[in-house]
Amino acid sequence: MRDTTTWSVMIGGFAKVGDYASCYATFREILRCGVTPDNYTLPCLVRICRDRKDLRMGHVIHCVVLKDGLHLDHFVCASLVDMYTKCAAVDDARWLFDRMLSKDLVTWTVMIAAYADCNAYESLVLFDRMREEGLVPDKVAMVTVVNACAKLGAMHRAKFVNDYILRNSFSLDVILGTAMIDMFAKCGSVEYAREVFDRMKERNVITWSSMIAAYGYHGRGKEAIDLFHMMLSCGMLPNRVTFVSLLYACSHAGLIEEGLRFFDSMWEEHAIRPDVKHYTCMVDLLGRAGRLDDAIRLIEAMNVEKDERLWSALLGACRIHKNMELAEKAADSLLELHPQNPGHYVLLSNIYAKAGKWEKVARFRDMMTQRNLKKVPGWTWIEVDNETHRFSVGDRSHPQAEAIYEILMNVIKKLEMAGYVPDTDFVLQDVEEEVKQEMLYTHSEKLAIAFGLISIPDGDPIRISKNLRVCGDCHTFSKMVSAVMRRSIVVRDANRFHHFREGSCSCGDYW
DNA sequence: CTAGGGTTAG
Repeated sequence: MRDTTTWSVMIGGFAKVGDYASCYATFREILRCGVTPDNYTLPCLVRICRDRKDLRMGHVIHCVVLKDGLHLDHFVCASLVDMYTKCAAVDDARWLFDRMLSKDLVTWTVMIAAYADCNAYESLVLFDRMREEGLVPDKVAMVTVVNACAKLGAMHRAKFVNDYILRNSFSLDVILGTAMIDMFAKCGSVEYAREVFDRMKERNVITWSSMIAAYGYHGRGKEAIDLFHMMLSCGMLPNRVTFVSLLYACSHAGLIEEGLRFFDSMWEEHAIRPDVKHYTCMVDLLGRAGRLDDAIRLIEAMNVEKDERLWSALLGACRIHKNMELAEKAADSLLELHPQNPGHYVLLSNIYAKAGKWEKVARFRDMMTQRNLKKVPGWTWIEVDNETHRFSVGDRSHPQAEAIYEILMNVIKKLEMAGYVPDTDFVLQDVEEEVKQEMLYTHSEKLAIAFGLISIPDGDPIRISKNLRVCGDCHTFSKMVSAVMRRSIVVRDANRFHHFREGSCSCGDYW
């Protein structure tokens, strides 16, 4: 008769050499023999389920745990919570988490990290609750919270977390520092991000890549390139992510020749083969510049598997340059690959609407209805006095709705006198022109900006975030507000940042 | 004898 320790050592040994099949087989044998697996064996198995995303086996183990009263053990439960979160079963993780009698720091951290990916507000709520319950966060917990702030783009929380880190003298190690660079950049301040970067004593390739990426999505291509050269002169080797960030920076800043040179240098000087992400950046770079023929030639010549986002990049370029013929080619590939993504239909309808082809717009709308696809609703949020306010189109649920609409209508009047003409092509619904205009006037971006105008002190930038790409009319509107109202506006959209100042945008209308 | 952390393409 073998005891639990013997089994445990065996499973641990198989896990160490990566022989997962034997781990599972041994586990089944344990159950057959009626032996209760111990608190060392179970986390070991659960971690295997996590790494292999094997939710089914994870459930089986969870049942064993419940049956044998092992749910009182920290290590077992923490590993299960972790396994569920990494298998995208956050609700299951939370269910178990809520039933744990005493949760240690690691368990809290796992749960906070889980929400950073799907509901970052909840992760900040949990962070507060954890501290209320007397737990003192360590460095790993701080990295997790920093990451949650980055995902959320919540600048006031970012500053609070930064203060907390300084107050408690956490040393800025390479991981914490890199996470903070990312946090500040994604909260809208590439300057704060750079300050952290400059303060760090140790930087690795991820640190450099994060900072280069930050310059890229803030539209500061030149700084991204400068930093890349600095990286090379420090003897740091770039990797494929560095190049994605660098090429992205070039494309979003319209640095065509530089981008082409870096793309060629990948293989020639750094022995890194471009993958589909690098090609996507190049299609975007060439496409935006109007070199659609070069873009499609590059696509046809590449011998890397083509994916959804590659074709999207081409389609986006067709939209900018109103190339209907190529748009249809891109659309065919796209709808063939991913007929279930409503975003593609919306982009296509936008393209056809812009070209005045209303019968095509109607056809795509019908296709969406038939396939039961709904446009993802747009949301814009803004932080005021440590609170987040969220708006949707035509939203009147805000307590200050009346004041918001009043200022918005006044601003629109002022802008119209300065030459603003609403572009109703961005309204896809088949409604009267007048209704279209009303919908456009109350887009979530505009409501949030109007609220910012009445609640954010003069001189401070109005920072808003949107879940989708900023709409073209709202982009024009924001530029004009920045000039006419003399307010700078920072918009984080689904792809990048726009800094509006004195009538122009950092993206150079190149987005 | 165990555990939790950072970058990237539309």
